[in-house]
Amino acid sequence: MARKTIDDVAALAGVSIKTVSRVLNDEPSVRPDTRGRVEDAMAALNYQPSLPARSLAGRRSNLIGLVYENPSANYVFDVQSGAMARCREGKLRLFIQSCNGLGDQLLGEVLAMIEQTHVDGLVVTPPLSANRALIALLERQGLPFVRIGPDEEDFDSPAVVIDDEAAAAAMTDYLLDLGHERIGFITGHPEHCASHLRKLGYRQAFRKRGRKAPEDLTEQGYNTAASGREAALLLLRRADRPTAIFASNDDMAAGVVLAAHELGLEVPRDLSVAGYDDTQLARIVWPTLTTIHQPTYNMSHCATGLLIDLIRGNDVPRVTRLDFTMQKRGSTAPPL
Amino acid sequence: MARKTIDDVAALAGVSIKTVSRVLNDEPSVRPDTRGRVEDAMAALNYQPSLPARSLAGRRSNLIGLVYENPSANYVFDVQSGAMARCREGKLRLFIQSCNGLGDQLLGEVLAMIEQTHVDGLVVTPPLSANRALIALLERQGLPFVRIGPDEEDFDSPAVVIDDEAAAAAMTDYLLDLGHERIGFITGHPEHCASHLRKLGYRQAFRKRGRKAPEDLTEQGYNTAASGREAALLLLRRADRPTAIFASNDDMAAGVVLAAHELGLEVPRDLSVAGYDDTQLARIVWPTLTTIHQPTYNMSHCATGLLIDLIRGNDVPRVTRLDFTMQKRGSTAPPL
DNA sequence: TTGTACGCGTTATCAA
DNA sequence: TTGATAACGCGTACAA
Repeated sequence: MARKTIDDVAALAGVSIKTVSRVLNDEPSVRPDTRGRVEDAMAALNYQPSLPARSLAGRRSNLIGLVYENPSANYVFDVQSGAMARCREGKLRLFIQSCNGLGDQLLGEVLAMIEQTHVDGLVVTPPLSANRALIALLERQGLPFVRIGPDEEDFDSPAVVIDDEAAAAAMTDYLLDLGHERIGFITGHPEHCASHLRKLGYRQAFRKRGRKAPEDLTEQGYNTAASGREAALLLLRRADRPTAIFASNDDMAAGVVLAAHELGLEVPRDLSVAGYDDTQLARIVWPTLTTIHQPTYNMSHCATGLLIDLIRGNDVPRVTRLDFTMQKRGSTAPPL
Repeated sequence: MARKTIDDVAALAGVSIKTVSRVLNDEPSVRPDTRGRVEDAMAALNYQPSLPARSLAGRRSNLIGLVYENPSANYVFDVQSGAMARCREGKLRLFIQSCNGLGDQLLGEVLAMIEQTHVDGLVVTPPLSANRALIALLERQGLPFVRIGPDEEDFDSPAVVIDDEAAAAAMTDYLLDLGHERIGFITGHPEHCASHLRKLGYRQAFRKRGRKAPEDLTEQGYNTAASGREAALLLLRRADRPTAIFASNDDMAAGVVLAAHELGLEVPRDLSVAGYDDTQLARIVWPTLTTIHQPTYNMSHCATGLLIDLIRGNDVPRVTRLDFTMQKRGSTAPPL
């Protein structure tokens, strides 16, 4: 069961290995019938080109890297799925790397991965996509990369985003339209790039109506259900507790629902809860969560596509903005 | 910013590339001071060995593959984390591949991945670990692999499991001890290897008490929250509805809670709900789920460790059984 | 204990 | 449009 090589294919097709290589790489200058013979031979032998050999010899590895550092299983899963699907379409492989560590250790880890694996480019997900040191490093390396969801657009590298500020404003608008005034807000992880923008959107919705957001009803969360619960307990134990809470992601929103139940409050009768992201979770908890649908899969699919373009030397737009949508579900209602 | 090679290190350390190679591969026959000089040189140059070059030249790629085909984000996340952590400890890289497709297409995909990437071995997760065609194929290939959680032990390849039957029996016992008699059961995905064993455990608990499980209270689920909800609706709309439902995983259990709410039943007052797996979800939904803690991370970590041993030519046990634990939480109580 | 020479399977260069 | 041959960076076999 020895590995089939390009030589086997060349011999069977009656051409040189270089011609096989040309077919493999979709180079134009091959006569159609030659190409056909080669393709037949590849199929007959079930030939699989060696990725290591290709990366060693060529200047491309046909490998794309995906780096993340994210505690949300649902988010990571969606991002991976989108990137994998796009790689499959482009006949590339995806190398997935979870990153730990702080500061230089993180940078070293990413750099080591790049050098060891020879990836042709990188898809960088939040919160890494907002890590200035990392982005600066990657730009210095000259390795193509595309960022998903960064808030800062002060780098030259392309990014795929949604308008987090507008989305958060839309959700706040919705709550205001329902008649809520005391709307609490739970901020996302301070290092997570979108957190700041979502807070701005919340404020903006009030301002547009000539009102001021009740800043004292904001608590810090860290994107986990546990942190959402803690934050909600602080808000809900106040005498003047909010009638609605807008959490910056679904996990935290689920934590808010938990806290409400613990305090004997019924959602949405006594408290409306809104989330953000529309992960699997939003349809699993009771009541199902009103949330912002962030097209995570599509963003990742799109970012990977842009990266492939970039690697092939094509120009790509610096910012690609995908649409969000409001998902109105069971966790929101007018106040009593 | 040209890539540093083994030659650069050799030159700086004043040795031959072969000696550098020896240090890289932890070969014993290197004098300590020589080794030190080489290590210093590697550090000074921040040398990163090329994975492709190593796999091409040697008979090992230092790459391990992880294959899955699983709709549960939480499960996949845990499995990936465990495998990655173990790879990091062993200074190996992990190549993650999500598989689609049926029958031969699936086999072809896995085979292509193996041949293209040159992985040294494979960690195979459920439900692939119970796919007889795939396992047979891998054994024929002679590629080392370790399976996670298969129910059938009729292959020679090593597996890491928990005693699903005993765990399901323990959970059923707990419900019986609470005083429940009409305990519904939602079966897991028929292709998922553990589903059968969990059902057996449920039956066994009744039998141990000289009773018979109420077989008419069993519905088929497919491991998703939606399927759990559907199954629960069927059970709960009966005149003689169960007072407790044991779902074969947490996602389905969350679906049961959803269905209960829809029908105006309160959990656990009107209905006890038990899950299985103890994913993040179990602590996020309200009420928090009583469930079986399946050490997914540890199982994956362990399986990856066994695989590394296997690759290095060491013997490993054919079956490694890890402990489960009961997590008693808010979703279960005595019947009214 | 260390080093030399070769080959792994592919792409790049240049010639035909 | 095609082919011969030299890389790519490292491990292996064997020699010193």
